[in-house]
Amino acid sequence: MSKRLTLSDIARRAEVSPRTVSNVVNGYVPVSDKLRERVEKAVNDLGYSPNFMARSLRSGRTGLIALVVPEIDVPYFAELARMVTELAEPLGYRIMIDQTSGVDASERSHIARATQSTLFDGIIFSPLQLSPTELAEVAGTTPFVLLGEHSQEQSFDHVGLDNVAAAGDVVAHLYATGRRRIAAIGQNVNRPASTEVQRFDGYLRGLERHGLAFDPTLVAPSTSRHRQLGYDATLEILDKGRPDAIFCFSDLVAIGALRALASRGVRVPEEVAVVGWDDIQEASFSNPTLSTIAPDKNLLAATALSFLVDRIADPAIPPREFVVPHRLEIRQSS
Amino acid sequence: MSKRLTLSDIARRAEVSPRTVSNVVNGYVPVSDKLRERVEKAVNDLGYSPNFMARSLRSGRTGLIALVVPEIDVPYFAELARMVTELAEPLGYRIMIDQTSGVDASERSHIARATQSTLFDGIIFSPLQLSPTELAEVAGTTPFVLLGEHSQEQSFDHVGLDNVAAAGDVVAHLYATGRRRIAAIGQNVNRPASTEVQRFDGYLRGLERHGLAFDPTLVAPSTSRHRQLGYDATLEILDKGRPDAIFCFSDLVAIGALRALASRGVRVPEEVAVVGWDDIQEASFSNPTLSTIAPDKNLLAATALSFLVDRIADPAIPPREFVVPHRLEIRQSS
DNA sequence: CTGAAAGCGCTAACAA
DNA sequence: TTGTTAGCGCTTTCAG
Repeated sequence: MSKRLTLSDIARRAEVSPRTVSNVVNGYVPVSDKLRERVEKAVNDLGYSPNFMARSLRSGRTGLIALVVPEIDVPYFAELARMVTELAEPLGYRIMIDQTSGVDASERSHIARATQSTLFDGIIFSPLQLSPTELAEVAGTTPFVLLGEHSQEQSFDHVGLDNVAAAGDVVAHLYATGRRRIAAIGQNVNRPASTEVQRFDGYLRGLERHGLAFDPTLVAPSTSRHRQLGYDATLEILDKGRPDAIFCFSDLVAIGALRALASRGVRVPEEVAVVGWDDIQEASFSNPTLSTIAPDKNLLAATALSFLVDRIADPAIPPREFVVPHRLEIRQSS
Repeated sequence: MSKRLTLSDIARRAEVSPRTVSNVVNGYVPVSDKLRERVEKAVNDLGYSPNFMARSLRSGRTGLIALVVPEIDVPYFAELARMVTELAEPLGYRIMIDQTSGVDASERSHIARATQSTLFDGIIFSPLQLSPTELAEVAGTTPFVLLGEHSQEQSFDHVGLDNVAAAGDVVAHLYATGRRRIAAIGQNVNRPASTEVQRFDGYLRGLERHGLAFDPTLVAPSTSRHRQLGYDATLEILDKGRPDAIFCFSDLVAIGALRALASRGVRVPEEVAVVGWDDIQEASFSNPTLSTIAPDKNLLAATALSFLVDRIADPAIPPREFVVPHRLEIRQSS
């Protein structure tokens, strides 16, 4: 390959100034048709494309938004990524997905790097471990919005669900369909402000509202959001409690639960009902199909993006909070 | 936030030249301990982080590798992305995931942009529509490797499977377990060099090898790799053929097939066996669990990355080809 | 081992 | 409407 072409190569070829080439390429200022044509011809003839770095260094913007998620092979994040990417395109932004692997230190360093580097115009961050307070400590100057995690202190833009209410909806549904021993998988005692704690809170309040006693043998904590956790936890609960329903705080965990129940020959929903959370695509195709809390993921993505775009335009606006509606999608498993 | 700090701010503060700060930050040249300390102190005190654009513009490298995939919410790609990301970190590269949405025009423009922009040091590209020939037409100068797709002409680095052999393995397995009416879902007649066509070829050869007649009522084409396709195609085949096995060219399609069979009350594997392809995590947790062709995805990712790193170092080396081993993972569905 | 100075390719004041 | 020119912040010859 020969040397990279520059703006001035084009300018020379088209016999205009670099300024004019820049204007044509960016479509900024009205350029006379004659010159525009000459420039466009030169660009095509020579096969010129602008240098991203130089342009960004000079203009101070990149057109890039980072989506920082724990694990892209968790379908919930993958689906979100898909939506955000598609919504960003018409806004003139490209989405780059950045995986933290959900480990505390790694999440911290990823967000630090992303907010300090000048690579991104903005960031959409879905934290797993980091609390808003910890986040504030490491964050640089790049604007970002928080996804999912409930920010106690309203210091950042934030889009999430009403986790407590949604969990209550699940309990109400299970109660209404005759379930009295409702297990819950996914509590996370280590992170006070986490969505998991909120969901567990909603579960407890739901039990109370329906006069059901809390039974610790029906509860398993969350060490991950993966299928295997649901599988293991379900076997455990099956042995020590005697659930007639299992409420999982994520669909992936619920899928693991379905597998565990099948392996034990327990019929779903006849003997045990299962409800998940997230409404990932997989939930519509499992056997049996999975009842789940379905957040409006598209609205989630769109709102996060719109908050971010606004903040990029004016970093000084006060932080906003938006609670995305959800519905309980009832399928075969309950 | 105040103005961004620059190298020379640090230099002034530490009372050294910009050159020395650069050396310290990059750890290039041996710097005296005394100066290093002064510089590091200044960096920490002021909270300096280098400007990515300026650095990349000057040095000509970014440390960024793009992973260009059709749809990140297809688990196969998500799992691959996870692996590539983790393998790249120790090599000093960050992976940015770029989704094309698998549409022809979009795939073309994404790869054109990615290879022409100076943003990435290299690209790993998993094409869905683009043939190597078409690819050659739009590609810029950024080095890239191809994933999955079989490149007819050996003009690019390429890592893939032996699709024909693997498909043959599936047919052999089904035949050995007594299946005689083996359906296949996922053929793609529109793209001669696609993996789908290779798999179908392997299927045909497998039938022949075992003396089974080809029956067009047992075949459904691939318009996508999604679950819904598997669902629809299975119902269709169930109606017109009378399969005792369904071979799906992707796990996602197989998951859809399982759902369709369950909805019709067809028992798997007693009445109909199902085999998929990819060994995504979901395949270990479906009901029943799914038999599948399991490529060594980690080796796939590692080889692609290593090919790419070599090519970045020396763009002139001849293109290489690597065929990743696979195994047939037999689970409950067959 | 460190300093001075040039320049990566582009955009945007400022002029004309 | 177009040309001239000065940097964006960094790395890197070239001297010292």
